[in-house]
Amino acid sequence: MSQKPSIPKGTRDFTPQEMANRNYIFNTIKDVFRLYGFQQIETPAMENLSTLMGKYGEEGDKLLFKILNSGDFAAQLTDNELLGRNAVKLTNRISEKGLRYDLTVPFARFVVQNRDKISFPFKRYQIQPVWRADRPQKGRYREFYQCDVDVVGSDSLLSELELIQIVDEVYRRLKINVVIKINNRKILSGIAEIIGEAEKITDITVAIDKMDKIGLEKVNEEIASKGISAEAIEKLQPILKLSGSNAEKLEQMKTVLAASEVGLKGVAELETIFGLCEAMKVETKIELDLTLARGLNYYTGAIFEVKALDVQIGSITGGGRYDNLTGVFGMEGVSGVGISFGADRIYDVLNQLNLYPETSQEQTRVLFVSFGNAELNYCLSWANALRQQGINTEIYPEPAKMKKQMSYADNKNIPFVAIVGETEMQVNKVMLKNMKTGEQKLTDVEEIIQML
RNA sequence: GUGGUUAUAGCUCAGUUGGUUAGAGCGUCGGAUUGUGGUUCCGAAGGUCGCGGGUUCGAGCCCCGUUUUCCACCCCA
Repeated sequence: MSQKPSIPKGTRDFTPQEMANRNYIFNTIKDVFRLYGFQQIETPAMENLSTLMGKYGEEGDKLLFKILNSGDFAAQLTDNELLGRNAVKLTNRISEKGLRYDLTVPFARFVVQNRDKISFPFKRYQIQPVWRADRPQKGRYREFYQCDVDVVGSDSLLSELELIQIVDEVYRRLKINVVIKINNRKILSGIAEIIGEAEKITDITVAIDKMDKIGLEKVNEEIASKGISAEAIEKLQPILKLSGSNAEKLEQMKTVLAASEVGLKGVAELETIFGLCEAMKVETKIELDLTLARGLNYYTGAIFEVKALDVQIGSITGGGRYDNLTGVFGMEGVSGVGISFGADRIYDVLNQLNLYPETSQEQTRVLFVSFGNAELNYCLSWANALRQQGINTEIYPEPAKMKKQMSYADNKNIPFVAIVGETEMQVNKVMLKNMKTGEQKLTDVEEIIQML
């Protein structure tokens, strides 16, 4: 016949069944966001490249999907530019838009651009797809949804608390066992300061972030390969090997960081947050993890990451405090804190554990089936009456064979079928059949409405 | 971007050292059953073996390229 159609690498279609499951996730998350007074915004799928470029590091720039300029983009190019084969320069000349890479940077742009319409602190949530041109693998897609919640315009640690409470509530509702890992960028800065490698902070954090995966020795190797002195690495060891309860860890950190003002501030912040969580009886386990660094270098305070305990997959939620995100867009001094739920990974987790409530599949409550065109017409007003009562109702649109119509109901998991033939029409009733039990009885409109 | 892996019917997969006309289950459609689905029985349709090139008398099978799948690294939700 024809060649098979396909979709781009790392993207997916979602069937009605899958969408029912996904909406269960989105709705759960949304409900909790609203419960805390967050308001929804949306931003365009595409942003100007000038907004996106340079915000995610060199790696991020490579992973941006760029959109070719419309029209004859080649007309203005000089032969030199073409023959130079410089991908970066050429890109700048033929592309000025890109698909968003996350929701945080577009949000920062949004805040700066709409500051006249916003009152601070601004609590927003945003649930939209983002795109990354990296290679797909387990739990990693090129198009995926993020569910962001952020508070900007306040540096109160109560915001951190709220976000933790939201995480706690969302995963309780979804019935996923998780652990919240928490750290503080100020502590990491303090550490770099103490060991005398303040400017290598990024390299150090990227390396110790891998502690879980590659172990202490390899982390040390990687740090050494970045040109950090053996002496500094030696000083780092007690920190990497830190153990005990959260409180014990913090006590130890106080002595280690005694000479670092920033470091101590980070410790104090975490103490406050732990105290608040305890007072508010947050049930989810919260674990201080000094190896938690996270790649994004715009975090300045608390850093969060949530991992599922029963499924091996990357983090399913992450975020942190950023003091000056809007600064790059010319609006200084706005502090924000936010987290992002990775809907697609949550979806994978729920699929693996099969944790969907049964009702999420069922959509249509009753299907009208009929034997002829006269019966079909007769159904129309019945269906209307049911719909007015809020009952999801369908009419099989043609008088096909009974078997065909009944199978349709069966396949769609429709619990009730209203059968209409001549005899039913004569007495102004329908034969209502319960598809689970097989029972059926002659009923009129009022009766159906009551039964359903 | 690096390394490995995968691709056969709508879906899940068989297919012998390279040998005639590529199979099964599920699904779809039709029938057994002209007013009754989910069970059962019978039958049918459905394939450029991802795509392009090469080796060979002969390729689903071997070789090269390319795309795709999945996995690891980098990075990340």
